[in-house]
Amino acid sequence: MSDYDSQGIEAKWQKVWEETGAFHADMDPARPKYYVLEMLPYPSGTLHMGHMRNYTIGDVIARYKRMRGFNVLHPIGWDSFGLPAENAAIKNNIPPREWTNSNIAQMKAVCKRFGFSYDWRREISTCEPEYYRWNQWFFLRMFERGLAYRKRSKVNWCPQCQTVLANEQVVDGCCWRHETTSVESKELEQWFLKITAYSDALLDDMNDLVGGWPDRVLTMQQNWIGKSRGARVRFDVAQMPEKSIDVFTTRVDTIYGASAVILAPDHPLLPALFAGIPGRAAMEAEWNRLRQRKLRAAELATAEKEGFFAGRFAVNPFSGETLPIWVANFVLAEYGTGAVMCVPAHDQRDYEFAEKYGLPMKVVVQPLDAAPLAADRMRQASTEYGRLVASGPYAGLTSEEALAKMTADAAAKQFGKAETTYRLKDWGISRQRYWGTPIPIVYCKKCGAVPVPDKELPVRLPLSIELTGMGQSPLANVPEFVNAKCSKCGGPARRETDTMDTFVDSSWYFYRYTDARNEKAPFDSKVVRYWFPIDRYIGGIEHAILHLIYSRFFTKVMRDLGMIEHREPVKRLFSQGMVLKDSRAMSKSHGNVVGAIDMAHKYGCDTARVYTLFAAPPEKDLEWSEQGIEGCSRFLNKVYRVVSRHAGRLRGVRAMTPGEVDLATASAKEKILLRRAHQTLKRVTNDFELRWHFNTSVALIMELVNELQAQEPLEEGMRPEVLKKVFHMLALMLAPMAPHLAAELWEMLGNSGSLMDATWPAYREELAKEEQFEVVIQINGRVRSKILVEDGLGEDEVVDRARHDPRIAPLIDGKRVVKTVVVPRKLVNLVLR
RNA sequence: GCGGAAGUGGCGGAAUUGGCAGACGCGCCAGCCUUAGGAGCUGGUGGCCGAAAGGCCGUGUGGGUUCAACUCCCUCCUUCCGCACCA
Repeated sequence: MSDYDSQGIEAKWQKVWEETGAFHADMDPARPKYYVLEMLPYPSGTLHMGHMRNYTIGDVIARYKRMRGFNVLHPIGWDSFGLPAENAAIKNNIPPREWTNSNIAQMKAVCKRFGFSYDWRREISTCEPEYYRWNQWFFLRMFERGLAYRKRSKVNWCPQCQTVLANEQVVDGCCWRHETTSVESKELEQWFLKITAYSDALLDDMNDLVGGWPDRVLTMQQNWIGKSRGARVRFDVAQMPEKSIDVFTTRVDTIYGASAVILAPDHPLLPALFAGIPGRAAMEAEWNRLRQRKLRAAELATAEKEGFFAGRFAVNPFSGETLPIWVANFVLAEYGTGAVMCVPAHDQRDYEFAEKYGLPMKVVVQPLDAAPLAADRMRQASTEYGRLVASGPYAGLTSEEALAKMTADAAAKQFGKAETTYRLKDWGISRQRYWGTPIPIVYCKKCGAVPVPDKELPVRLPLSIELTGMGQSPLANVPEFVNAKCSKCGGPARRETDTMDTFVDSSWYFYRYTDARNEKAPFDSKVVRYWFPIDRYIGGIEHAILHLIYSRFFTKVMRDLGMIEHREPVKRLFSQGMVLKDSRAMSKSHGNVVGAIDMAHKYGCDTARVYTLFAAPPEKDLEWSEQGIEGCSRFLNKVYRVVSRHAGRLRGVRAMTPGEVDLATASAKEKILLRRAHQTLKRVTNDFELRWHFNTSVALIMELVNELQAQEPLEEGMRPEVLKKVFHMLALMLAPMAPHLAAELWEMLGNSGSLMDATWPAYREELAKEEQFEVVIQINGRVRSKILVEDGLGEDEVVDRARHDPRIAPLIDGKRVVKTVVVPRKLVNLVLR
């Protein structure tokens, strides 16, 4: 008997799978499909156990579903555009494509070393023109529909890098590479995708995702979209007949309590207001101070509210009251109208501001079922709905009634209207970067921004190029790229030199997997109809907003283009926990990375896989423990030893089918093992189908193996065909989690066919059933004794035995049992007074 | 501040529907085997009292519902994550 040689076994079966195309899946309308996907990885070059946990979870499900007869699509690819390739290129003087492809090759080798059951024929890499041409194609379709447009917009600019930063690259107001350099704001022409056209669809269709997506992801998306219903109300500026200020409010019912109108420091009307005002110079100094002061995000909410009187007045259109116009730092230019009405009694921010600057406070909404409010006794704003007072003709209405009536009246009198605002902004996709998808637009002096015709796609990214990391997009320095021809007038044109945000690449990649080599279209709708939606999408919570909202947006656009029929791409989203080392997420910068390939070499990939499954349920963070993985290594060794010890004897024997098992004639040992095997199978099946708690599945299989070991010598009192059946069940249950070892055991037991073709076994209830149950006897809810009871014994009989139990009888002697609770097969509780 | 998740032995975690808290694994202790063990096997391992039988306590805190609560309800505390002056 030889030892468990994980390296040899794993290499052997990986070769077999590769040669037989074991994981290839093609559309087959006759079979039910299952699409399981892990989020598109960025090819950074290294794979650590955090990545492997993600892929292992997906692989376990893919392999299990195959055993259940599903046609399983399980693809992988690379999110291969992006800034790190450019930075590496600058630092090491390697072309980005070379750097990227060598990383991909390394990572692919690690994935293969872990035996993940990917259909490699469908592999994609987003930096290849065969892929990114379809990014361009989608951009053009959106351009045609007005969903891609160009406008001037503020961008983040790092003066040290001399380049634009994505929002994600701004950390606490500073450049991610220069942590002490404040990011500046700069105006540039940018391309945007009109995701806001789908705000309501993105929000409403979330109803279909409830139950399938984690609540917190849905909540985060809902907050991100930030829909808010209210009213826009126009305040005229006193003595400036042609000027007015629009205010957005969700509480128009409190408008009689307004004591000022407050503008954001960047409000466009301010220069006009200041014109011709006495004391203007001092005011502008104050104004500049507020505008200059950049706050870090974390400070914003707690920062001291500051402002000043702008020297002008506005007229409350409901009351006719004249209100001072102020400017304050807490009003955001980007949200709503950039101006608010200040109602100190009914808004906490306004309360704080009014208190500091001595603005009057007026209660206009009284609570319905609490003591009436008095302005001079309030310590904070009251934001509850209630009944209106001191509100002219609206006094006496409830807030709900007033909201409707006042909004309608404002519309009728043409100084306001109902309005819904969103926090969601259009998606700026222009990046002044080289390593990304070229935006398929040329600029012609005569015709303006002109789309590149479909037949000229792809607009190829030039590959030999000098990168400095400074200034504008490096593409601007490549004349062969920049100089183009206008497709409208044929005249000379300048090509767009910005590239697309890489989130565009990952917004639709999972459609491409279904038809990855299609040269005529992004995909064939027929094929997508078969495979979609994704049944299980597995990834980290860090993508809860960006990727998962962008890809929902793309799906909706594709639906409007008539390419697909479904509304949502992902039926069920699973967000797995991180792998931690020393309580921190694994990362190069923390220096706490546990390399996947190192684990495969040291223990074998089956052990590494089993450990990541066993150490914690998949949705929880997992603290890496070298001792923990040792334990799993011991377990797989034990499995191998137990089976191989008997395999020779069992090779030629036919495994007994469950139907042939006759419990009446089975030996005690056979009964124990059959029962344990079927109980294990029942609970593992349940874990796989309903709970996804693979940690308990592993624990159950460990118990089965412990039982096998406890029954040694197994050949005594055990028919070989029964033992073989138990071993089969063991191998099949291990197959999704430790596939190489399982395949080896399967072969050792003399099976000629591949384990890949085996189906998940069915447990037999009558074999899983115990003949006896341990019943707990409680007195007043406290355990006092335990008895063994045969299955099928009547309730009265069980209670009778409980009362006569030698430990129980003296305790109830002479006492009155006022109540008896019986839970069949579990417990008897005798309640004494 | 708002929203979400979670608090169980020395550690990771289990308890599927309100029914024996601590499965399984790690670590630790003892023993067997061994020339040897960072191999393998067997047993023990929440705390307190007790020689033992057994008893009491115990799932972040305090209360409640129940024959019975890690589980349900209320209070408070702590940690992690997300959002962050969104009018």
